[in-house]
Parts: sequence; structure tokens; C-alpha cells
Amino acid sequence: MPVTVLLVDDEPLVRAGLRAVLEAQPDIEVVGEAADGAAVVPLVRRLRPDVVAMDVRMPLLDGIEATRALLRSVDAPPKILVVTTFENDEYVYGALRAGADGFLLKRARPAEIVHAVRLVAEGESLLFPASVRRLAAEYGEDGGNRAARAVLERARLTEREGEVLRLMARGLTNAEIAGRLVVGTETVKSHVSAVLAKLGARDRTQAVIAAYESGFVAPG
Amino acid sequence: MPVTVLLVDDEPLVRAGLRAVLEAQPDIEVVGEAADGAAVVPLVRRLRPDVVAMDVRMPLLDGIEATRALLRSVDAPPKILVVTTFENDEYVYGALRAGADGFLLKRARPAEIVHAVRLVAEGESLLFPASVRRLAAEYGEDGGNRAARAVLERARLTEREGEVLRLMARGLTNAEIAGRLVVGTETVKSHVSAVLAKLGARDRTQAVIAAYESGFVAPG
DNA sequence: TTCCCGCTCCCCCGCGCGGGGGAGGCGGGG
DNA sequence: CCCCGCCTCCCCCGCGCGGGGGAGCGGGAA
Repeated sequence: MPVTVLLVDDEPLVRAGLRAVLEAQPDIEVVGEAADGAAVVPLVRRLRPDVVAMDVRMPLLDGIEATRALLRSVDAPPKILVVTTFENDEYVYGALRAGADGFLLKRARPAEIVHAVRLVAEGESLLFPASVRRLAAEYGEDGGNRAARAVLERARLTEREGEVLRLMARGLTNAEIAGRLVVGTETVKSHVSAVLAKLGARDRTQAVIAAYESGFVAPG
Repeated sequence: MPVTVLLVDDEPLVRAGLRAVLEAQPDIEVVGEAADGAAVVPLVRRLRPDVVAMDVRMPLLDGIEATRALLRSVDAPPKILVVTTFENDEYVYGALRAGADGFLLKRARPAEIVHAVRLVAEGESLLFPASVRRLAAEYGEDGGNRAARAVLERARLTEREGEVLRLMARGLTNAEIAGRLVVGTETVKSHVSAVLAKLGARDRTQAVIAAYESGFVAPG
């Protein structure tokens, strides 16, 4: 059975684009649209979509409030994929804190968009580099560790992957990381690939940026 | 005979949206798409569209340059409709000065989009006056870049090198930086090499780490 | 037991990256 | 005046990186 999606965005153009991209997939079905957050809860109740692809900035009820409302007042709520134009949009972190499952940039390629929808539908978390950042700050000054753990859980990094990311964020090459962890370089490559995939990073540079932005590693 | 349109935008999602909106009209036909400004001139020569719906912010060649190139090197050039996300985008006015015929916000409703395309096809100019006014208001601000400037001087980075480092720290590849700065990739490589040498970094990842650790770029 | 998952290692392959050179234009300062 | 720093673009070249596969092993959950 196909993945059913509800589109929520105040710009009809974006809705049309998402619909065109998603409907091209045989296993994805767009079951409805809404132009603002206020319409989301009743629509979800009626349509029961697997995934809600939702803009953060919307009139009446923004993505944060809509996410909160969904999780509070709907049982077996759908997965929530936050769609936005900007990497550094404060609303995004609010939405993620409110319980959204993923974060997707509008400038993503169609394949990435489709991939994101499938992933969150399967219960995976999906975060893009700069998005995780204030997550850490919310956990207070005491716990760099707690923040790091939170990020780990969000991105579902394993312990080993976390170690590898930490070493990447210290500027080590794969070979150096391999030496440090006393494993083969091929092993490190596997971990690095996993980290990149889970963080939504394209290369190790973006992964390191994500590590800083999320508070997973701290400057100084 | 129908109005033929060429879509130029680096975001596939936007192209898909525009296509969906415009193709729903019997008298409008989307005859082609391009993802950057560099591809526009040859495409226009081949397809001879009535209207080019073009984003302003694009890699390789932005909307301004692409507009200029079209008007300069194509005879009987198509009407140019500038499409953008922001009302107060400096690029827009540059494009209009370069000879674009109209200006359209992405958040416009489908009917407005269709209307805009028909209008410019008929030779009408289309401007959103309210947006032009807001331009001037946005001119003054030049926030706290003083800290960044201090770091820049300490590392003896030139202004251009600082720009490049900033974009590196946002996870862009050399090609993307080249697109953003409207220079060749070889030029960017030169700047990157200079940055690495001056920062004592082995690769771009270490340079980005240095940028964060020095406060040249700040998390959050 | 069976299945899944994390960790480990292996292959091939394309490409972006970074180093090494060089060169032309352009502006400011000695 | 000439020189130098900056920005721009070009060449060649080696290699690290990242994606695509696959595979064996151990442990914990179903």
C-alpha cells in the first residue's frame, strides 16, 4: 500500500511542485492539501495520511503550533516532515522540538524529496546539517553531553558513528581516524558514509558543520 | 496559438510547480526547462519561447546576467518574467534594469502566475509597486561583522578569501561557491588554496573547523 | 531458533579536492 | 615610473573521498 501524504503550505506553487514530484512515484499518494496550519488537524483526522509535509512559516497557525496540535490531539499521529526555504530558520528548530520527524529544504532535488518522504514514513529521523543546532542550547549549559546525546538520538547515530563524527570534527582524515580507533580504513569509510546519510550531509565538511551547529561538538 | 514558456530556476521543485500551474492552462505551453542561467541563451535560440520565467538567484549565471545576455545576443528576444521569493531582493531590481519585463513572487496564487505570464506575453509590463518601495528601507543594516573582520585580519585573509571561507563554512563545494560569487571554479580553487595556507589547514574541513573555533563563523 | 543490527572489512569506480606550476589585468604605493 | 598585492583564469597530476555493491560475525530481541 502506498505512502499517503498531506501537503500543507501557504504557497500554491510549492504545493503544486510537491504534488508533481511525489505523484510521479507509484508508491506515494498525495491525499490532500491545506494552505494554513489551522486546517491541518481536521484534515488529518479525516484523511489519516502517513506523512504531513508542512511548511513552517504559515498564516493563522504556523508549523510549530500545527505540529504541536497534531501530536496533542490526534491519536496515532502522522509523521511530520517540515519543509522550509532556509537552513537557518528559527521556526525549524521549534518545529523539531515540538516533535517533527524531519526537515527538508525546498531546494532539494526531487529524488531527495521523495527519499525524505519515504524515510520519515518508515519512522526514520531526517535532519539536514544546520537544522539541529538550537536543539543543544535547549538542554542548558550543563550538558554538552546531554545535548550530544540528544543529537545522537535525533540523528540515530550509533555510538561508533558518534566517535567517528567527533574525530571528523577534529579534522582527521579517514586513515587517521582508523589509526585512532585501531580499525581498517574501510571500516571508517563505512561509518563515515552512515554518518553522512543520517545527518543529510553531502560530505565530511557538511557533517562537521552539523556537528558544530547542533552542539554535538563545542567550539573552544 | 499558445503562449510558449521556458522555465529557468535552480530548484526543480519550483520548476515542477510552475509547470503544473501553467500546463493546466490550454493556451499556455511549457516548452523547456533550465536549472541555471548559463543554459538559457542556447535554449532560447532553439526553442524560441514567448516568455522566459526566470529565477534571479541562480548558479553559474544569475537572472541579471542571463537577462542581459538574452537581450544582447538573441534577436527578437522573449519576454522575461523574473520570479523570486523575496519582495526586497536587490537582484530583482538589477534584473528589471537589465531589461526584464515583469516581476513575480513565488508565493503568488496560480491565477496570478498565469495572469502574469499572459500579460508579459502580450507585451505588458508587470511590476509589484509595493515591493519596490520596501527596497530602500532594507538598505542600512550591516550587523555585527566586526568580530569576523578581526579574525580575518589576524589570519591576513583578504576580503575575497573571507567570503570564500564563509561559504566553505556553509558546506558549499568549490563549484557552488563559484556559482554564488559568479567566478570560475579555478578562481575559487585559488582562493581556497590561499585560505588553507593562511589558516594552516590541510583541507577544507580543517579550515571550517578553524572558522568555528576562531569565531569567524558562529554556531546559531 | 530466527532475524535484525551494529561493527568489521572488501571490491570497484568516478570525481572533487588540493598542490604544483604559470599568466594577465588592475589598482595603489614607493 | 615600476612593483606588488589582489583577483581572475588556465594547465597537469595524484589522491582522498564518497557511493555502490557485498560479506562475515556477534549479540539481543522476537
